[in-house]
Amino acid sequence: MGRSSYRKSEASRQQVLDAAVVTLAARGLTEASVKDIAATAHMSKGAVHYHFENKEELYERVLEQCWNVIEKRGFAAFDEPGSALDRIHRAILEMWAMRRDAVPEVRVVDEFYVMSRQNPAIRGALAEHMRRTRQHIVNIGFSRLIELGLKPKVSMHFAARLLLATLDGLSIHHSVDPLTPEEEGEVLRTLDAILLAIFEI
Amino acid sequence: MGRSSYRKSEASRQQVLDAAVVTLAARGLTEASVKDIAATAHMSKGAVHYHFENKEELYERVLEQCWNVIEKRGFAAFDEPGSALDRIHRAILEMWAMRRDAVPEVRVVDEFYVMSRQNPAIRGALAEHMRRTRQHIVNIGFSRLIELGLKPKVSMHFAARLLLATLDGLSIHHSVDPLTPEEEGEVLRTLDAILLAIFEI
Amino acid sequence: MGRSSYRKSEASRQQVLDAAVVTLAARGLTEASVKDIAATAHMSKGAVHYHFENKEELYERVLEQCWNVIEKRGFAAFDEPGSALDRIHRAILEMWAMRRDAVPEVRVVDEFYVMSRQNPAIRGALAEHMRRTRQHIVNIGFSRLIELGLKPKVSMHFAARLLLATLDGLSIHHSVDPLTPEEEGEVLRTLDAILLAIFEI
Amino acid sequence: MGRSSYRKSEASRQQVLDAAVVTLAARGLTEASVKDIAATAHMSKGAVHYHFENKEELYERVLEQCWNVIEKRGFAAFDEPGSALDRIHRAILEMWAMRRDAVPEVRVVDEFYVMSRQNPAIRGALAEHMRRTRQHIVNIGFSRLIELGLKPKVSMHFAARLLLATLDGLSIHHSVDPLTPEEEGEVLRTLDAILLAIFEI
DNA sequence: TATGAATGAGCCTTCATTCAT
DNA sequence: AATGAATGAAGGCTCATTCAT
Repeated sequence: MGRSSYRKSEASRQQVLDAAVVTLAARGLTEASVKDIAATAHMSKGAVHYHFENKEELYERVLEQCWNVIEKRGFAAFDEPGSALDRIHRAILEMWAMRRDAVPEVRVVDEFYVMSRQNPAIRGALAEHMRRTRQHIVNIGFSRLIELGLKPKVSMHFAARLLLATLDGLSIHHSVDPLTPEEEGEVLRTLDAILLAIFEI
Repeated sequence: MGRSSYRKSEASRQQVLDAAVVTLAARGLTEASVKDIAATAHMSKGAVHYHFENKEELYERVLEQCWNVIEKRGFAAFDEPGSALDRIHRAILEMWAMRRDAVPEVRVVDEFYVMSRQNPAIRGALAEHMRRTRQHIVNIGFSRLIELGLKPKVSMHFAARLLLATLDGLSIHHSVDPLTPEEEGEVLRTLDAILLAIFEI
Repeated sequence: MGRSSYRKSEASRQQVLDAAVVTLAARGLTEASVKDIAATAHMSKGAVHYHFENKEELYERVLEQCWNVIEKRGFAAFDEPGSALDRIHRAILEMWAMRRDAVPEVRVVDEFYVMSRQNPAIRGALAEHMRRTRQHIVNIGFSRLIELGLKPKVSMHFAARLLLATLDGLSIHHSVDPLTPEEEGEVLRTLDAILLAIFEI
Repeated sequence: MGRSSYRKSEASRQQVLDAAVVTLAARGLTEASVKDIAATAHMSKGAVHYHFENKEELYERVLEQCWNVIEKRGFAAFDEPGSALDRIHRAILEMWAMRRDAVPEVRVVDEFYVMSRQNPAIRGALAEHMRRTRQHIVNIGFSRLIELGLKPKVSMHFAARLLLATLDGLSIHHSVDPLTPEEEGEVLRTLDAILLAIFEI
């Protein structure tokens, strides 16, 4: 009983979280109400507040979940076998694909970037996530390039930031004024060129 | 008489607009209320609605104003005398400076990018502005590089998009997780390197 | 000058009054705003308040004007030559016609009936108008019937009230749930029958 | 539990409805605010919106309730034992009594008549109610008179309309310019005379 | 664990009215 | 005589949150 109700509660909580991601992506972070989220989760408003004390707390958990989903997909692509360059290439492709397709998690994180300006807790969490991801990219990605003899022109940490910022910038621009199919084809080629320009031979 | 009244009204309207930019930048697009804006403008709520029928209409005018301010500063930097490369370099520096310093207009436009997802009118206006600015950059900036014998590896239109997206991406990341002084020093060098990588010799 | 500007002012005032009748009839007494009325009169809101200190005062003048128009039409029909019965018949027809066609003045007065419950000044004015009109009907209409040898079963004052109340009741019901053409044909025949029933031979 | 909550809600909803009838009758349909109604119901404004999505929806429910109360009282009087003529007489008396005493429901319905001109939903509902009530009167009232050998001079449906219109007209006139006690005494006698004039022997 | 009832603060908007010109 | 700018109160409504059950 303790066990099963724990499980049930845990499942409900996740159900709310999943509904929140979908709803926040669809309606916008500030437009979506607790009621909307509850409706998507097929629950009552009260239930949402049972699982998350605050809208604030809900936001924080949603951010965490979204970031993890995005990061996981990126690193999963990297983890597939292949040469270092191939793997990096594949990871970038995956990171771009999520943004190009505007998966809910990306939409939500984009909104958090902006919301974070008014919300120190979100900003803190987001900054922490960003730092960690950049470090990850440096540690397990860029370091391979160096092992291959490439010499970065800029600090690797900044290179990671630039990569992510460019992806997010393209993501946001794409959501407002979509890339044409031709432009889409150019994205990856260009990102590769940029990477090579930064890690010059 | 009619004249001075008219002038007064025009000035008041601009006063509201300026107050709106400041307030929206400080409090956030969705958090700032008409009351806040009115207070910043030292006016009554009613006065704001006298000058702008809607919050919506106010938004559109604010967007217009912000975009114009930003664009004007960028092109003003380009218009100063110098070699083509110098002028482009200077324009990029200026575009970056506005973002690095988070001038109110940039903050507001960043928020509009996100709001535009829920707001077709804003999205339309924004997309139109973006297209026009890219075209401008191509026409009066990149075309000079071609005259100098440089050969773009990607379509110039996409190159312009990439430039702006990267700047906006850096802007947003910077607002969440500020660049270190060292990183700030690397921004321009890197943007130059990227430009050269795209317009290869 | 004094003369011509006086005339001008007088004309403007009447212009506002006419616009008010039309607008109040079309939009409803409580929905129509001063702005609406001013727009219909092709004037500024300020002008309306220049001519009428209050919305209240405007209402009172509008009521007066509407009542006069309606009363005048009724008595004009009565004043045409003919036998006493003919003239009464014609007056009733005219009173009904205005209501059936929902001329603006009737619509407005109908609304004043209801508004008067919350508004003593309007109620007083309206009651006074009603009394006077009933007395008029008795004096110049019903008295002829008595001269003809008809004997009223009820007080003539009440008979006048009943006539007007029935007309107004039909008017209001008609505005909600319109009479069919067949019913329209029955109205006058029935009103005649009622009159005869009251003034029995 | 669920049960008692549900019951509580149902009771609260009715409490709001009752408060609305009283408040709308006292303050007028367009003057009474949601706040007023909430105060009368000893509830918060939010509670009113919890039970009724709209002021509009509240209006519709109020109209329904008022009409039902009025209709029920009329037909209850008719349902008491007695001869057909007695029962009709009694019903008319009751219908008049409610109007003479200006019970809240009558006041509110009178206001709805006027509001319905600007409000299609209300007009539709009201027209439907009116038609049904007329039909009722014809079916269970007037048809008895015919069985007694009376021959109507006008269509029975129109006779029903005339009866109700006359009552409502008297009601409205009475609310503006009250009947004298003598006049009050004449109302029923006159209505009877009219009925006989219409259903002649 | 979960719900539904209820609250109260705050928001955008409308509008009659005032006033300088 | 007339206007346009500006005000401030009030209104309907939304929403996160609380709480008894």
